[in-house]
Amino acid sequence: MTTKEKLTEMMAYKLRTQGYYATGIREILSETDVPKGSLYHHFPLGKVDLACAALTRSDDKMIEKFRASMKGKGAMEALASIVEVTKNELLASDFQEGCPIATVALEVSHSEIELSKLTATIYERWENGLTDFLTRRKVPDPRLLAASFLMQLEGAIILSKVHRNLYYFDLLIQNIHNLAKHE
Amino acid sequence: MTTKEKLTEMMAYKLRTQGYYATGIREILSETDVPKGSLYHHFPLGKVDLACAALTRSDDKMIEKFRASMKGKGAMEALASIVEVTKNELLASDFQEGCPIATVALEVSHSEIELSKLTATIYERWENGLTDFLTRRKVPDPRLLAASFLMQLEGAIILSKVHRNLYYFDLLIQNIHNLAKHE
DNA sequence: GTAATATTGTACCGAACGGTCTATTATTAC
DNA sequence: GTAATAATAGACCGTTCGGTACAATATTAC
Repeated sequence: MTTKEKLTEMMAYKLRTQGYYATGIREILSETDVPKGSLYHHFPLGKVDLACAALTRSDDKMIEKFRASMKGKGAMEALASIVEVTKNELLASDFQEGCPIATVALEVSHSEIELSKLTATIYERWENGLTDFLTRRKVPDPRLLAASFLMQLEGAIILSKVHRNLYYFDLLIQNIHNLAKHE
Repeated sequence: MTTKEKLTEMMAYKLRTQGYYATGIREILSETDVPKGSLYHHFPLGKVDLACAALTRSDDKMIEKFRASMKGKGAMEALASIVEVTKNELLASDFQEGCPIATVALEVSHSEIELSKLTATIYERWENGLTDFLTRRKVPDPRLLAASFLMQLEGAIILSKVHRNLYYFDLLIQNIHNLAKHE
């Protein structure tokens, strides 16, 4: 792994576990054993620059992970598999790693416009990707279902993390099934 | 409004718009015109102390607001009124003021245990309060409905804030209606 | 080999961080 | 009135913040 990747991965990890303002560049540097000069060589604009790269990296990984878990599955099974993946990550990290975007999105809403826009773009991409998938699966109202699913997933992540309890994910699965039956 | 209240309200505002780590005590002091001595007189433990008071204050205000909006209404109308209140607050603040707890809850999950526990307690209280209300309204599975509603509300707040778009709240309303019909 | 470029390693910067300390001023109790 | 207490006003502390500057070292191109 290159220096640039090490920095990006570490920042991505910090952003999803504690957010932007709680993370210092010294923290990133010391935990990756990278000198400051290298950071500002690879990311001339500094912290914001690194954070953008980290969010983009998280986005790519999520998209890839979701795509892999959904592959070849029907609409409902695919959604369930996303829930399963998310659930397992939360559990495996002892309820530290939730949504890699949410914390930053909430913190920077009115400062740091660049980061704010990026979080919006990423969420939009997720929703569009999901919509396309559901359209291909001939689900009725794919756009609505995608939005509803993502909304519930975000809520489930927050509450599960806070309560250190996975049962919101089960609720979400149930809701999605009901939603489908109802069409 | 007393000095203590001014500090608490300002901190509550900052916590819900930008979170804990993005908020400095100097920021609180300058925007309230309160000298530092007063802060540490009223909150001897400093920033964490003030943040706890602020979260508790936000909790009280939310509970009160919800209670008022639900009063005398049937179960579904009551839930819809909570959504309406939340929606209006988000809109009135130009999409800055979402959930007063969420940002802090996500930031502090593994540091600042005191704050972390408090956020969990507050969410729990909301869910229990809602469950009790729905139980009194003779809704089937009140516990599940309360959890599902809260989960969706949190998700809707995040995505609406990020996208500066209220349509997730409409989705939530729809979902709740479907959920009810399905019982 | 050598010149050009990419990368690393650190010292240093001013500003802001949260917090302490103490003096002064209001307020209350008697 | 006066003593005790509550509250305010800031100067000051050490630390950390994000960022800059620049020399030293690898790496690449020829």
